[in-house]
Amino acid sequence: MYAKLNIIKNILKENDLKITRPRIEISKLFLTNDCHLDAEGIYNFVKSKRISLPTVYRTLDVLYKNDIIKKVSIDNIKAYELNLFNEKNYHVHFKCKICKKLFEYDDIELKDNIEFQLSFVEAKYHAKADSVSIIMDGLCEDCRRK
Amino acid sequence: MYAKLNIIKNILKENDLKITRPRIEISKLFLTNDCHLDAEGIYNFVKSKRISLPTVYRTLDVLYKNDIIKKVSIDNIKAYELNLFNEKNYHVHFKCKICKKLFEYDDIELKDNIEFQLSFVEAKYHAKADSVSIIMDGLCEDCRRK
DNA sequence: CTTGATGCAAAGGATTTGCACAAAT
DNA sequence: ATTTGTGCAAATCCTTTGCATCAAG
Repeated sequence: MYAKLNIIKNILKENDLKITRPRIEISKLFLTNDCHLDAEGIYNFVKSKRISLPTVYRTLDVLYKNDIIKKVSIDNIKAYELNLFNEKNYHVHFKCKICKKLFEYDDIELKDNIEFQLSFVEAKYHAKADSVSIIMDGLCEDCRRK
Repeated sequence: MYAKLNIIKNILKENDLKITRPRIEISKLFLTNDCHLDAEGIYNFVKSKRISLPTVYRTLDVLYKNDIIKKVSIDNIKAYELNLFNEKNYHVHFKCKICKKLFEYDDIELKDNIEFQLSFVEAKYHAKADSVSIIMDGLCEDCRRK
């Protein structure tokens, strides 16, 4: 984890950004929780460490602009997740219509299929993508049973 | 278009919702513009017809809860698009990092591949999806050339 | 020491709500 | 006639900004 944190510190340095307590704390949060986090959730984790909500937003913006984290937005959920070190540059999210839970489905087989898809779409539209999110809406296993 | 509008009216009736001018006007907007629309954009279309912004939001909510439209949210873009009558229950959006434009890529080949993918994921996670959005982030054709 | 980042309070923008009135069934 | 929806204004929520202070390089 500290090796990864050092890489983040280097990215900040290279971009003339200072290594500050809020930036370290929030980066550590993303490194230890491999899932989507929103501004308020992050604030709940760090407010005890004298980090304000505006700073959370400003830090998220810095990390986002430096490709350390990426935005995930589904319906009215606005969250961020780690982008750097994420070998899979794709994410599959499933939003349940009933319980409103957001699941993350990641696996190798899917990844391969999606990469193939990606290259096809890129060629066709002459665009270049560096991340793909697949968002499915429907009923999750539990809600189907009820 | 009026046949489709009647179907929407029937859905509203079946759910004890009244057929009102704002609901008709906003439904017509989705039927005539097969693309993503946001609350403010819709309001610009209908404000001349004495329809207020809160009513736009309330109407979008009614149409959404009755599966007539679906939400599309990418980064800070929050939009809606027609869900009913949409044979393709999938959408491929491409968000350009530079110009921030949102493109829509739809074609039959993609659809087939994605449907295959879908059935695979559903089986694996015992979930049932009724719509899929694929969101790609990267550089669009124009911005790659610059 | 210089520059950039932070906390606080306040502003801003988007969305929602209370309430009296209007429209639909 | 009754119920539901609407417009208006105001409230709320989330996010951003101004500014004086503080910390990093």
